[in-house]
Amino acid sequence: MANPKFSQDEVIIKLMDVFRKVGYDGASLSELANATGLKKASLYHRFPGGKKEMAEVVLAFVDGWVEENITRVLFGKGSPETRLRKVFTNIDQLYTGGKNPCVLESMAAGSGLPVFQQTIGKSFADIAHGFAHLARGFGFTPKRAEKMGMETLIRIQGALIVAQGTSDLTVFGNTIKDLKKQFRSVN
Amino acid sequence: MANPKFSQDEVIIKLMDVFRKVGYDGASLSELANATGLKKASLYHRFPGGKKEMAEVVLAFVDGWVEENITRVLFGKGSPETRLRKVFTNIDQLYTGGKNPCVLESMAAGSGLPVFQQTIGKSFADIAHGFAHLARGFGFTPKRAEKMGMETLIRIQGALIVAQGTSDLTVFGNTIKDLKKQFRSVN
DNA sequence: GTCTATAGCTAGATAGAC
DNA sequence: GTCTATCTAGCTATAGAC
Repeated sequence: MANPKFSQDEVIIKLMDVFRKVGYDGASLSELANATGLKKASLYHRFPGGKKEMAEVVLAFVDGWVEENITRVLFGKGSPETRLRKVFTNIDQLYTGGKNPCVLESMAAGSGLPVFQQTIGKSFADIAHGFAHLARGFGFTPKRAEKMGMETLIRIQGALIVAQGTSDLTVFGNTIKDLKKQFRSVN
Repeated sequence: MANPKFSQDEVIIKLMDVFRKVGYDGASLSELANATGLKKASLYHRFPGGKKEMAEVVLAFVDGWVEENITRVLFGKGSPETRLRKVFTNIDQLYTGGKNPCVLESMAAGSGLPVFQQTIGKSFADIAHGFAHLARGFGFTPKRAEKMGMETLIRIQGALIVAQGTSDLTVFGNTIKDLKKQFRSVN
């Protein structure tokens, strides 16, 4: 426990930044070491399971982030409009307006360790359920609301992919705007 | 030119299947060799540029597929309804109902060679423009049609991501159904 | 055009000093 | 907890026979 150079959260966030940029297979230990400012052996001290464990910890961290900044907000107090704004602000920060890919997506591919898929699936489901709850708050029928929750998740993920693929960031911003409008358009 | 074991297209398709499953970084030459039924040296004979060239050729092949099975159909003869059906049938075959990830997406990440991004961006743009044209055919205003083209691309890509991430294939089928309905819902 | 064999390197991972 | 040094396995890529 003697005097760590960086807090565990600092390290995890650096790892996350690498994984989300180059994916699981694309991330080499040298690059991960470089990014964190620690040497390879030090990374192994913190994550005895090696790269696989680093990925798991990162995904767990992301799941926690989703829990706190998306799910809890969507199910929390405040008017639907307030929660809507807050959540989309958080999402926009997470993806920096479409510049950053989604870690969950980046790590889903590759030497697809099934362990990853489980955590990723849970985070995705949480997001969809959260938005479904929000839609109900706005007055949509339960059935329609559930559809909107899933559709919101799909469009966010799709917008990130297309924004990256076409190098056109406005795609992401426009999608967010549309989604907001849709929640407010209960009839 | 002496008696190749497999046609170039056969080889390319096998390569594509690997890349789309594990991504560019995740695809090792051994795996690519295995999948094609050729030895590593033979792959280098066909693709002197190595893995990078294989990826480029695969992406070019995919772009050709998009050109033929999406763009040409969407801009072709026949009623909008006919073209709509045909194109979504083709797309469903390409992704086998959501089971297969999109090669373009799988290869966008990783040691992101910028060359890839260009081809990927072109294919994406072609798809969006094609669907925009279809929407105009259905009677949507040019402005609304352009939005629908982009949104269709986004929702297809997003649905693939979410279907994979949650291991729930119905997500993809439902999205396709919704998209069809939306094109037909001109008011 | 395809193969066997191998070069040269970097990957992920460990040992042990401080 | 972090480091330097090192191991082995696998990687991409090449040489040269058939």
